[in-house]
Amino acid sequence: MTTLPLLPPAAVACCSPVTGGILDDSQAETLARMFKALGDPTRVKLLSIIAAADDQEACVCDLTEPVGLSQPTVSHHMKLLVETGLVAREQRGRWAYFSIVPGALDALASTLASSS
Amino acid sequence: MTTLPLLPPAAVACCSPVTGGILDDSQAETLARMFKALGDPTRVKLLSIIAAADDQEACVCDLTEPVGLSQPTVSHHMKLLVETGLVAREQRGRWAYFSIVPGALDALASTLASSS
DNA sequence: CAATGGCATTGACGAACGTCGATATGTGAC
DNA sequence: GTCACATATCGACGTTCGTCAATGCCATTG
Repeated sequence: MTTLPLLPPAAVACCSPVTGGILDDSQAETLARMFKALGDPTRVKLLSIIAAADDQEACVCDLTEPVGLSQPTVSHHMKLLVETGLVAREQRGRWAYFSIVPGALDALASTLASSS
Repeated sequence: MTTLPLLPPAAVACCSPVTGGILDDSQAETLARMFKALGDPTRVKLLSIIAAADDQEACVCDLTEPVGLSQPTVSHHMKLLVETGLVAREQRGRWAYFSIVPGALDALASTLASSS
């Protein structure tokens, strides 16, 4: 079995490549929606914090202090990242743990690749 | 006249990788600024049109009709793409030719790569 | 049960964005 | 120089965005 063990969600085919022909409105909108999620310094930093965490996950309480914003604001950003499929949310007890969806960023990166 | 003397800057090392440790405010802002430029469906489509052109370049007159927007609006978007370093502008006669900066998208893609 | 703590939602505000029409700038043709 | 054309800039408009304080919801603890 040569198939990958897990993570089929956004990993393989998330969007059409930017440089692979003229995109129609739907494709352009889908891609732009993903990039827009990364178009805010706070969200970029949140992603980097989660990625740098020991177990690759973090709760809101771990995120508010590093970014210096209120809890509702951080919660708002995380919701947006979850909705775009870049981040996964898992409730464990009273805490909500956020983690970067495996392959999601790579899938986005592949839409920017020129050839290889 | 394009005010850009040369442009190797964004090609090689444009930004710090998202998943390569906690980004500071400056790094996050730089990255977000690039992604924000791709965070609009019109600009994504403009890029795809330029990339799909025969000689990898296009003037505003080639772009207004495909995106269905006014000339000032297209000009505005192109200015933004040029300012972020994703697109180069070259004036030839009465026309301004826009082309995707070689390596710019790849540099951005590399900031999203996890490892493999 | 009530109390506590973590997070989401709401409503509001100013700032930034996308779009347009009108106009300015600049280039080549006559 | 004058005209026509391609593009950029300006000013204005409605919409979206990022942020916060206040509040609500849910799970755990006593």
